[in-house]
Amino acid sequence: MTETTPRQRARIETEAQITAIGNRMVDDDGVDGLSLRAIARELGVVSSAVYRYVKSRDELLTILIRDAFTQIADAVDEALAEHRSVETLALTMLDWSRSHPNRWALIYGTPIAGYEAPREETVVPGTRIMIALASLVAESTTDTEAANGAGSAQGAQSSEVQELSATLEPLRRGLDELGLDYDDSVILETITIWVAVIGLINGLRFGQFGPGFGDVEDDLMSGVVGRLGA
Amino acid sequence: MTETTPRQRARIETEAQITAIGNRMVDDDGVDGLSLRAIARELGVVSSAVYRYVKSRDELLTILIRDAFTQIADAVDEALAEHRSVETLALTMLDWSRSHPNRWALIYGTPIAGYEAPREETVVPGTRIMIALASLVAESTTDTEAANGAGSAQGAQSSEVQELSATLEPLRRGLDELGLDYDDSVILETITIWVAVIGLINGLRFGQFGPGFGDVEDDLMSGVVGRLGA
DNA sequence: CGGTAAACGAGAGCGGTGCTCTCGGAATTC
DNA sequence: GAATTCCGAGAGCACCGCTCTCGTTTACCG
Repeated sequence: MTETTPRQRARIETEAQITAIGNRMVDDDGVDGLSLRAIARELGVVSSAVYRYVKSRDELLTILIRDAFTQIADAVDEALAEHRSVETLALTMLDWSRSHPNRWALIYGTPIAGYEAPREETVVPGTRIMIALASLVAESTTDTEAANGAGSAQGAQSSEVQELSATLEPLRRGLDELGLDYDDSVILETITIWVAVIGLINGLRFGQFGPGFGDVEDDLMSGVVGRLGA
Repeated sequence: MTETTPRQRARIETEAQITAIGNRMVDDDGVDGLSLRAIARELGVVSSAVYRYVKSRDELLTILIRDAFTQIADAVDEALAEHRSVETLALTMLDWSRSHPNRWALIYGTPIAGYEAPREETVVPGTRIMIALASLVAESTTDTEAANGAGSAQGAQSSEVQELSATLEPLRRGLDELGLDYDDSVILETITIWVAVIGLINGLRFGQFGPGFGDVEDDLMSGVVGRLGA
């Protein structure tokens, strides 16, 4: 059974080559540098032949996006297995963004114009890290529950969170589907840390803070995560 | 003196038309929808004629980017004149991003491939909001200095901030050039709020949290800003 | 074993892009 | 009035995604 004909093996090989070349092109020149014609040239084949393996540029994009999400989530999981902390998660993401800036932009930057990622293909790998963060936050708030209320000077936090309950509904629904059930305070905390981490990495990668960083990125990330009390 | 010939007036008019059409194209179809050929068609002119007014697509991009930075900074200034608070700043940015999602992506999203914004043209309008945020943070920390240390449970914040002094150097230099001099704690606080606000807006605009928000964006932003203690 | 069907590569072609160059006419300057 | 600058038209180059047809090779199946 499951014998592979030469043709099948060749097809798998070609598909792997196409995604590998595609990944390299994104790494080198960003998503705009991804060209099916150029891939064809590199394969030593006429341009139309590539369409035997990939329906369209968008389909290739979906493959590369799912790849990237999986890669960074794997990196985070591996690092967390070593040491479970929000800082580890943040620094691992930052490090991955440094090694693959264009792939980072592919998944966390501006969506590609005219392209809509098929949710069923990309949602699962795309949410792995955020789910890991939520569980980290849930753990730490259980540990030091008393320290939680100290952040707000007015002591109005609990009522604030209550007001937010309806606001957080969409996200809670998403977590529910995965069998996760967290407090509103945990969800809000998770979102806050998440957007700060992504925002900082984007700012660094996209050069919005000007030049001059580079060797102190990690310290800055640690500072921000520390300031967030995580 | 300063007489304007018909030709000069016509040129100014045409330049204004080009940037207006360009802005509309970005609004409609994102930066990838910006096409000099399409602008030429809309002007009822052959494509090469546009190059009499704009050296290249990149030059037009620079104009549009500076425009967008100026617009959003004006909106924030106006709102802050009404009510000075970090929340006002954040909600105004969020609101502007909602009205001009593609222009938002133009300035705070992935940098355009192969395009480098000339710093002398875009830095000044691009940093106005962050400077306003820094002054807001400075004001509020002077008001309630005691509440500042409560965020960290270990009480290690002051030494943490000291460690960061070198890390924050690049940003402090930027502020120095503008004649501003803030504490490290103020700078770190400013960065933290900044990246969280930008990160949240990007997440909402770029659809990274999935659908289902829309009418509760403002509440979510208020929640995050509140959680940050601002 | 031989016929049929599927997979595949080549090539031409369509419409789109940014950008360059040349040419002739019109407006401005001297 | 002449010289200079400005400006639109048009052709052309190299790229892109994508489609269609055509001949060949491979796989399957009675």
